[in-house]
Amino acid sequence: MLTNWLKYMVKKIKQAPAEEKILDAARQVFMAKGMSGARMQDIADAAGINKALLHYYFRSKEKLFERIFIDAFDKLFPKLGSIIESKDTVFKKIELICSEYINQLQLMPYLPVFVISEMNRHPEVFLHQVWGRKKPPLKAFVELINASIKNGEIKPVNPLQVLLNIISLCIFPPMAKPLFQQIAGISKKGFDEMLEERKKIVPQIIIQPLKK
Amino acid sequence: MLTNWLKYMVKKIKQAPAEEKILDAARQVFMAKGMSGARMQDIADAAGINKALLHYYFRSKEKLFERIFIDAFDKLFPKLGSIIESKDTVFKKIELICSEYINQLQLMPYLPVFVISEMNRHPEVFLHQVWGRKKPPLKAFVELINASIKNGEIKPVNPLQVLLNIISLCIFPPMAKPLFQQIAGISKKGFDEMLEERKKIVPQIIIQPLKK
DNA sequence: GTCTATAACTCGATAGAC
DNA sequence: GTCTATCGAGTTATAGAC
Repeated sequence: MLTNWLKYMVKKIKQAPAEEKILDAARQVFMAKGMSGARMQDIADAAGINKALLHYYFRSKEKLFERIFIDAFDKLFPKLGSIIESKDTVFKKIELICSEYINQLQLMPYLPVFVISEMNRHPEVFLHQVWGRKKPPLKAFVELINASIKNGEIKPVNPLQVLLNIISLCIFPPMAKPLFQQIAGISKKGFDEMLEERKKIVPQIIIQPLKK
Repeated sequence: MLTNWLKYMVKKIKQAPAEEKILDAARQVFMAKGMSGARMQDIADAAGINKALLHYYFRSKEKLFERIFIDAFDKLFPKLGSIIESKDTVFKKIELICSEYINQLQLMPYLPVFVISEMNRHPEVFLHQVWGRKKPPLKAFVELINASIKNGEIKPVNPLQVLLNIISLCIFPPMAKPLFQQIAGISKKGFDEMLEERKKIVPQIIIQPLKK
């Protein structure tokens, strides 16, 4: 009996690194080229292993993609629980949410466009796998806004519009970096400075219309 | 001599519809599936013609894609000349720009994500074909803001940040429609109503911080 | 678990008849 | 200009040795 357990653990330990390497490689390749642009060979190369091994671990390209896509979808909405539950004012909370969000997205600028474009392209995957899973933590946000309206801290507004404004102002700029650089004729560095400046600008834009 | 001219015109007339049909079909298919996800067969089917004819008109998939991509890139920035050159106040102009932009994007919600994701994936195409072409009409916008600052109509601000805010608040919501519906748990109709409401909200958000 | 070799298939592109 | 038929490169997926 002990030997069986030992065999299992040895298997587990040897197994883990390959699986992790594959997931990291797949994430990178799928994000850069999308589902249909990515090649299993690219992923194998990036993981430093053989093509056949990908199928050993994940059976098919589609299964591997679904795994990566769902992980990405979940990552798109940062954990805001601690900010919302803190003792700060609504205004301070919104300020923290915005700058936290902008910071997160600087680390993964390709995530939003990957999720959105693949969502349009594979509604089946999306509906079957993502629908019905745990929802992102926006309920808490909506309740925060509604409570603040009730106790008179802020003007009456549609919480979903506020949320959509925050998301738009935080997510869009990093994903449009190459586009905006082109049309505005500015350098990468110039754009990064704009993003930095936005950590102050965005909260102001969001908060000002809420003040009485 | 007259016969040659006749032959030429007949050729032209017969040719035009097929070429147009192909371009319409290609636009539709490329936007939905991207360069690597689109199949020449899909495009041929959508155009109601044969696969070989695509190559007759556009030589290769890549050439056809470039044509569609460049057209799309140009369409992403609406002609704002007439609004900017009008006799309205800056505030009225911004209001018109926002609602005009939101209207345009409702008609082509897939355009932005198509342009952005393909731009990330094929920087070569982008640099060779789009770079160096006529720039979108944002120079006029920047000058409008700067002039309004100088003559004291609005507070001093970075015109590019104002532009980025407008673009973010107008472009992102329609392109994130499926995503936002999912996380907010609302219907298509509910989201469309939000978009309608935004034609008033967005200009307010942009204008308020500019007022003295 | 990991590899090599190869089967099975998809898709862009071309040849050639009309 | 438009079609049918087909080639050939490139890809996913599997069989089978180690």
